[in-house]
Amino acid sequence: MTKKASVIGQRRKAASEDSSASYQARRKEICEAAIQVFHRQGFSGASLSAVAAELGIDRASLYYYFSSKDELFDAITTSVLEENAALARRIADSPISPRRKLRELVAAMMVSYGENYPLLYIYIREDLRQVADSRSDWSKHMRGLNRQIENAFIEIIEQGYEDRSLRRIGSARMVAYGILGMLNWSHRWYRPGKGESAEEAGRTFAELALAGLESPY
Amino acid sequence: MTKKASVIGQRRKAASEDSSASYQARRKEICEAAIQVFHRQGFSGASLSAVAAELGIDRASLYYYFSSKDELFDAITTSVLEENAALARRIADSPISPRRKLRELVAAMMVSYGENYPLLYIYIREDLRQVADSRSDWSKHMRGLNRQIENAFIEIIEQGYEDRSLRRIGSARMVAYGILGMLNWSHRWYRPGKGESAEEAGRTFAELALAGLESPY
DNA sequence: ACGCTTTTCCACGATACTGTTGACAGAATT
DNA sequence: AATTCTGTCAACAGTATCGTGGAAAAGCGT
Repeated sequence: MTKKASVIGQRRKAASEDSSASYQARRKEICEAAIQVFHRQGFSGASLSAVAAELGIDRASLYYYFSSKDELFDAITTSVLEENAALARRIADSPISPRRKLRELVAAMMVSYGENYPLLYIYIREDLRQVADSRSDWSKHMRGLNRQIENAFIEIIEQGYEDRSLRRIGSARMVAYGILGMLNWSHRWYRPGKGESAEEAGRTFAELALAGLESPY
Repeated sequence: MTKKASVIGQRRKAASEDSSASYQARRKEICEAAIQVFHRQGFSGASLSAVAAELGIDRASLYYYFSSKDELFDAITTSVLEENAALARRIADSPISPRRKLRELVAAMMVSYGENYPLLYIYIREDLRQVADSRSDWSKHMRGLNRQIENAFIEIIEQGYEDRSLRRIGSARMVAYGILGMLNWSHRWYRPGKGESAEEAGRTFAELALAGLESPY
């Protein structure tokens, strides 16, 4: 649904887009502010007024940099999620044992959530199935990235099932969802600098999923 | 913020409240419809118009049964969550081993999610920390129930740590969050009649958390 | 100091939602 | 048959939001 140069504002933006100077820097500033606001109020619950207020500027000024709330959201989330999906693929395809792959992937995901805090959580909270049709192209892309991560987990578990290094305690899909649940649910409790670090959480979750809680005695 | 009998509508409702007839039945119908709509669009994303449309009635008619969107939400969620919290308490206080407690609690929670589908998921999706101050009393109550469930898990794990039936792989709080994450994240993928049943999922998650994936060889 | 460009703001129209009001139709009651 | 009760509806006011237009302000190059 890209507008075909709707008179002004859009044209200004287009003009500033190619020859980018401090324009990109300001864009980034706005993104940072938006990340904070979206994290506090959720994407759908947050208004552009709130984002503008966070920076102490007028709401209309935002439209000089982003044509809509959706574009702002995309600019924020897309790149990081792409990185994350690539990371998952890389670990899944690496030539180590399924056990180690799983351990590393769990840890890496949690660390990524911590390092990019709170960016990925904003994305995680959004349920892509409910995104309006108007953004279905973008939504499909994002869902694809999501699926890549899911599939990385599923593949690893299936490999482990096949070489018998992992016990078959349920369908690979279900186990993968469980592990992803541990990781993704962290958006409700993880706060950097409070409680365990992301590394610690990642290690704990990896240990929980792989070795379990039961002691051998 | 309870209104003090705002003329009409409220008075009618008050009049119909004590002597309940088919009034309660219709209330339930509205609840059922609201559950569907809230599940599709999320609570904050859903409008009362949508709920009314689901039933093919006028939006204003809803106000004959519920004074606000919030009251509707409360009517839907409170009782079930209270039951769930009580269930968690009961299992945590039962005189069986921590291992069995954990297994049963995990399974019971997942089954409850399935049986009450999709009601509990509507609640899970709401992040209570972001509820407006206007409902802070209700919000506190609900957070309390949530905490009861959390604490049930934490206590069980700590018991297991102390009697050494569970390995100390991380703080009890962190492990509890991991398990709750597995369970709660099911709101993103669980659909009754599709894929694994809630019972199966519960068993798988309990096995995953307790015995882990790694095979002994 | 003067133009020109970049950036910001004030004001507007459009839309959507909430909660309320007073009136209306059918059933129940008298 | 008249009247109350129950449930419904169309319409209104109030608020919040989004995206746009045009004008003001700030930079900066000469």
